[in-house]
Amino acid sequence: MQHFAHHSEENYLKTLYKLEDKQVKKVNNIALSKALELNPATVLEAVRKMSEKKLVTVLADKTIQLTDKGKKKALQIVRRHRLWEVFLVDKLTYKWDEVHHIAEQLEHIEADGLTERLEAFLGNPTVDPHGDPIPDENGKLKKIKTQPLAVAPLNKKLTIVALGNSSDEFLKYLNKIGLAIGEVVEVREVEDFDKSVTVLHKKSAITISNEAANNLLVTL
Amino acid sequence: MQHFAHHSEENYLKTLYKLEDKQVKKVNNIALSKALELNPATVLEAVRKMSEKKLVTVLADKTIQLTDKGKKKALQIVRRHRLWEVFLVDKLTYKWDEVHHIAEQLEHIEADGLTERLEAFLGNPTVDPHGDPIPDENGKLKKIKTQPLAVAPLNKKLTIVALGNSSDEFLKYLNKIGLAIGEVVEVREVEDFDKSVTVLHKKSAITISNEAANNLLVTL
DNA sequence: ATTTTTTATTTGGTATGCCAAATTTATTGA
DNA sequence: TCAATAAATTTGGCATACCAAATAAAAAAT
Repeated sequence: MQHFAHHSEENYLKTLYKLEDKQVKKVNNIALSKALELNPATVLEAVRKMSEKKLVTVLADKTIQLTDKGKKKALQIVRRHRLWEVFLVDKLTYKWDEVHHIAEQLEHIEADGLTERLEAFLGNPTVDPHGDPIPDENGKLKKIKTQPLAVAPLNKKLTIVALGNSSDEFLKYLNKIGLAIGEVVEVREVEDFDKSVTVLHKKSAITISNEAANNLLVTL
Repeated sequence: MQHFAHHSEENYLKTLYKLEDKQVKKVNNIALSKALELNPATVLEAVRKMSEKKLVTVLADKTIQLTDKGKKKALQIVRRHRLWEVFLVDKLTYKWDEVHHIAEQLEHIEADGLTERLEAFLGNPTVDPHGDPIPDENGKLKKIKTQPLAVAPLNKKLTIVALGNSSDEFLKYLNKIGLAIGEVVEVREVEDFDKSVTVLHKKSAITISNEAANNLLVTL
């Protein structure tokens, strides 16, 4: 019995969803392979199988696209992932930058009603600890309106509500400089030269690069 | 990358532990295969590999035995399993008979400090919802306090954990009526007249004498 | 002491999910 | 246009974890 066959497929779908969501560009085999850190041959084969199952479509230009069915499945996994992250942070006192890889395992657990019970137990949270919205049981996402800190108005209180990038490196960096989802900052200056941003946070000034500021999404 | 390679081994160890614990008889390849519902060839191969890793020993008479190392690993899995069961019942309001197969998946999640945090979050429970003790982080099991079935509370699930009398006659009698260590019963009635006890066991009622009930030690 | 039955073991095979290396097929830049 | 580069695809392989069926060995029963 191969209990865990679905893990792999779920990872493909989830990654595909994330890439499409970021809409950096068309998602092709190479892009997906890189995102999954797998060999292109492996990914090609998997895409073929998912295509047979009508989870993805391969367009004429080789772009790999989730079908509605695939997207729905992907959103269910995203939903589980984010709910488990809330659990780990709120209930097990993990720090928000420690939970990703644990949630990657928990998201694949299958059980009747588990997700719904977990959600209720957590008090029906709408966002995960990184500020990303939690899809509902039908896979619907409430879009949160945000703007990158890099283009936010000066001298206005802004709450960090989400991240444009949840890489380990970025999370660790934020931790180091004391920023996190929920923190309130105020833009004081944007340097003409390199567009680095100086913000006031808890009465002290912090200067961050434009790249960092672009990945801090704040309230509109 | 084969993230889940350990699942299988963990299942072998856990099952082996359970069989040894029940001490029904010597655990051989057939017994283990049956318990795991796997083909003997599959199990034989797995046992060979675990033997190479010094997790099990195969005795001259083909009995498969956990080494100390193997037992410690097995107890860690049992520990995780039971803690997750507590979580599912206490926090997610599952019923005690619904949680086993969910815990079977959760028990394989690997993460630094997860088990300890979960334990603390649950309030350091000492038994799972089936009344089975939860091993501590070193794999030590606390002896369970027991009570004779004759004086146990009504309508509560009780696991038979020990016998007050191990005479051949008593064992044979238990065998005949289908009771054994590990079996779960629920006291329905204690007859005023002769203190005989009627218990529910696997959906059917059994009436046993007071003397028998006094020799069946159940979870407190 | 044989036969029967049970258990252990071997052999050959399957499916999944992965990879490296070779090849074909675009794409693109000069 | 045409060589260089990049992407897609094919091929052959590997490891894990399983199985069925054949055979060997051991145990039990007659």
